[in-house]
Amino acid sequence: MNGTRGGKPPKGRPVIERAFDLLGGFDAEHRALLLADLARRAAMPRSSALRLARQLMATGALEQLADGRYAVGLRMLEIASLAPRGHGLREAAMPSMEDLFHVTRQHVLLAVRDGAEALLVERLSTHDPSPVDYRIGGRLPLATTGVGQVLLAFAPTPVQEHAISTFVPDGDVRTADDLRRTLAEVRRGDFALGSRTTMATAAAPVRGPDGVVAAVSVVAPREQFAGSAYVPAVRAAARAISRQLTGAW
Amino acid sequence: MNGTRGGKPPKGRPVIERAFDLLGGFDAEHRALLLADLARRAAMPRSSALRLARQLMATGALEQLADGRYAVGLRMLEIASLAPRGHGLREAAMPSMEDLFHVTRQHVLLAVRDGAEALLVERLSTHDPSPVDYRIGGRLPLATTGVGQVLLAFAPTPVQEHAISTFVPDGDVRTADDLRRTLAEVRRGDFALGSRTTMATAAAPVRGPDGVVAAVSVVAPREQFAGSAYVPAVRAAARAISRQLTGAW
DNA sequence: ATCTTGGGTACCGATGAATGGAACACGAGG
DNA sequence: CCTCGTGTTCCATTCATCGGTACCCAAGAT
Repeated sequence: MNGTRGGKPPKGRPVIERAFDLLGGFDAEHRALLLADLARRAAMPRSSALRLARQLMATGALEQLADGRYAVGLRMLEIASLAPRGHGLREAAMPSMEDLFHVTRQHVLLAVRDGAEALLVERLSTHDPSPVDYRIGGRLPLATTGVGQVLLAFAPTPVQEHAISTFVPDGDVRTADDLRRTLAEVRRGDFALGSRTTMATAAAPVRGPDGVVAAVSVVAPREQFAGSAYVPAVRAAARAISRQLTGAW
Repeated sequence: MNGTRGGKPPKGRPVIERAFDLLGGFDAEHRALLLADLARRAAMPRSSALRLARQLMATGALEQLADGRYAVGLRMLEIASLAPRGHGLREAAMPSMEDLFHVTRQHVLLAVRDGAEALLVERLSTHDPSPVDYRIGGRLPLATTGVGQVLLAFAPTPVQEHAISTFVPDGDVRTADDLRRTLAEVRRGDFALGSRTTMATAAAPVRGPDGVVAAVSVVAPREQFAGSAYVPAVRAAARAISRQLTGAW
């Protein structure tokens, strides 16, 4: 007796988390996945993945392409567009970012802090962009990017401590003391300047009613980078966005 | 006997759908909601809403503001940014949309079809925009907007039938025959022209490997609208985007 | 000071939705 | 013919889910 059918040792993970585990299987290089891949990446049985995937499709969070592969659905965009720190912020920022973009004709970034990382909310680039691998919705390190340093400099102390003790050296930030000094300078001057091997950046903080909520930056190839011109432009844009924010936040 | 504790008549709605019901409570005018509002809008008990909300927060899909209200979280943006028909399309389209925006200095829209509606994927506007209530992530009718008509003209027949039989008159589309004629013209000329009370628009189809996948348009106040200039510009932009798409889709 | 209203939260018994292993159909290679 | 890997259905078991009840608290109203 006992057919070995059925059984349930799901380790007690709530359904919702498992569903988002499934959605978390997608990344920039894998925007369309087979059901089997989805299951593998979320480390769950195929039958479970299928059931969840169908429910997610019913809500529109997941779509099925012509070839049967799955992809993130438009419902996700529809809901995400209402995130105050996402598109909400973006709406207020876009006009000023456009201006900054016109003037500099270089990459313009807008990022917010999410835990110990920065999340890219918007990016403007020209037709044939010098390759930045920064993607909207992608994550950036706090310690070694312009926007990241701005966000970090005005973050709560524990966040700073954590970042200082765990960062990986890159560009002109080589030691923990480098980083500490950099953050102090950012706070003093209200902007960040930095460079890596081929690219350089200038960033400035965007403030809401309760302090720094985001950071804008210009990123350009090192040899085209005009710091003395970009810094005031970026700071002006950041202030313009901040002004928008205090109105409609 | 029996304490009336417990019980479970959830009418059989899967957890995932209920979770998205909760998220669906947000809209453009309500980007931050109390738990009680969330529960009311999703028509579920407060205790259930609390449980679901906590799980959604654990995944980052939901955030809690300083005042305790709930809002859509960054995780949603992170995942949504991987939607092929959302940000995926957007990435390919942005440079050309920028160009179109520079030339016309009017609203530039990018939309895809989702069922019987159009969904706005991107919108560029100037600082002090003439008021269009179109929002990124928002939905537009197919029958009475420029992008909508383009998407509809190349949609499967059943979709067209449905739209023709249920549309609500607006602007220069007054009868079902108006609409039928308009769609035929769109197919013939490969663009749409339309006007409402105060605004006018020119739209053109964006094609992927398997036909029309999106539509671009310029929207301007009627008195500023230069159709003869906008139509070629919009069509050129649409073709440029289409070219991008066949490469990296 | 007392009542009322409406938030948020904790508790917990009952139960049905969720679960995943087994088994099947299909197509592509080998 | 036999793998291999895919998507899919089925279903016995069971644990996560459910929501009523109850509680605390702050803000108004009485």
